[in-house]
Amino acid sequence: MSHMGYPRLMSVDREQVLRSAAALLTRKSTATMDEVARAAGLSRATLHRHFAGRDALVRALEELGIQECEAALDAARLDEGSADDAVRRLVKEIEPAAGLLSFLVTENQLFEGDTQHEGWARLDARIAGLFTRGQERGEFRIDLTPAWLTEALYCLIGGGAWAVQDGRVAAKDFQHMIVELLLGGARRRVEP
Amino acid sequence: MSHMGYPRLMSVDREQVLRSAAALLTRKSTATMDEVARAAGLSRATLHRHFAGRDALVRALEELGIQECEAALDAARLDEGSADDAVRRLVKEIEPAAGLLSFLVTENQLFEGDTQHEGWARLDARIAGLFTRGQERGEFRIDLTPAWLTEALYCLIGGGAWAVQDGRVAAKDFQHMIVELLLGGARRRVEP
DNA sequence: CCTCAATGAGACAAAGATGTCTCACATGGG
DNA sequence: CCCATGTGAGACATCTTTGTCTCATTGAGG
Repeated sequence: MSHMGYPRLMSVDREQVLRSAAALLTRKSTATMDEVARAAGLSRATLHRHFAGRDALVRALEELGIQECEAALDAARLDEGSADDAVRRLVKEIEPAAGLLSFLVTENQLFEGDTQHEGWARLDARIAGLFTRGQERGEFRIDLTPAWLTEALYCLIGGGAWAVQDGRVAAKDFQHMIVELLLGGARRRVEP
Repeated sequence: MSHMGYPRLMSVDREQVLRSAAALLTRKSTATMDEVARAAGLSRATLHRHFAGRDALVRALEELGIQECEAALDAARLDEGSADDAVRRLVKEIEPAAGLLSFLVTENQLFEGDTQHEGWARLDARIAGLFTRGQERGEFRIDLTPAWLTEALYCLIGGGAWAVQDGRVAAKDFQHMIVELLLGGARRRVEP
C-alpha cells in the first residue's frame, strides 16, 4: 500500500546486505551469489529479489562506495587549512570505507570497455584537486603529478586495508602508515 | 630420442605463451582459457596440451613471476651501498615484471586458505630485509615497519603499472614516481 | 483469527567454462 | 616419398553459476 519504492516491511536491511557482501567480496572477489547470500544471512532467492543479478549487486556496491567516499571527502573539508592536514583528514574519514573501496578499485579494472560510473571521475577530480592545491601552496613537490598521487592514495588505502586484514599491519596504525608514507613522498623536502 | 621432459620440436614457445597470458590476465583476470589461447596465437586444445588446466597455467605464471622477481632482486644487489640506492635499483630492475607482479599479487589475495608459494615468503623477506637495513643504517624512519614498506612497494608497483597502462602516468616516469614517493615517505626527514 | 507480504527451500532450464576426445592438416626429418 | 609429431578445429559430456519459477512457512497488522 505504500507509495514508496521500498516495501514498508523490510526484513532484510538492504544496507546491511551490501555491507556483508562488500566484506565477503573484498576477501574473495569471485564469491558466488549463493555465498554472498549466506554471508548476509539470507537465501539466494531473497538476494535475487533485492538485486536483480550479480551485476546489479556490484552496481549497488559501487553506488554505496561512491556515496561513502563522497561523504568522507565532504567530512574531510579538503579545501580548508593546509593540504597536509586535509590529506590526514581524508585518510581518517575514508578508513571505514577502505575495504569496500579496495574491492571496487580492483573490480573497476576489468570494466575495460564499459563507461565507468561518473562518480569515480568526480572523486578523482576532488582528490587530484587537493594535491594540486598542495602544490600551489608550495607544500607538495611538483614532480609528482596529482593524478599519480591520487592513484597512489587509492593503492595505499587498498594495500593498507589488505595488510591490516592479513595481520601484517596493526589496525590502529592504518592511518599513520598511509599518511606518513604518502605525505613523506609528496611533501617538498628541505634539501640538507 | 630425447630424454628431456619436453619434446625436441617446440612449435609453441612456452615462455612466450606465459608472457602473453600474463599480459592478458593482468588486464582481465577472468579471461577464459580460450581467450588466453587466442591471445597467445594458438588454439585452446594446444594450450591444454601445454598446461593441464587453468590452475596449472596460473601456477606456471606464479613460477615465472617469482623467478623474474628473484632475478630482479639479484640484479639490484640489495646488500650493496646505501639502502636508498638499492631501492632505486630494485624498482628499476623489477619494472619489466610489474604487470605480471600486479596480477599475481591480486591473484594471491584469493588463495585464502591454501598455502601460498614459498617463493613469495622469500621475496618478502629479502625486500623487508632491505628496509630493515635502511633503518639500521639510519636512512629510513623506524615508525614505518619493513612489512608495511614492503607491502607499499608492491602496491605502488601494481598501481603504477596500471596507471601507466591506463595512460594516467607516462611510462618513462614509472620508476621516478614510485621511487620518489616510496623513498620520500621512508626516509628520515630533517626536522625543520 | 485472517490476510498478506516476505522469506526459505528447492526444482528447473539456460549459459558459460572446462576438460577430453577424435579427426584432419601440415611440416620437418629420415 | 613416407611417417611422425605438433597443431587447429570441432564435438561432446560435465560442472558451476545464474536466473526464474513454484510452493510452503512465518510473522506482523488489521
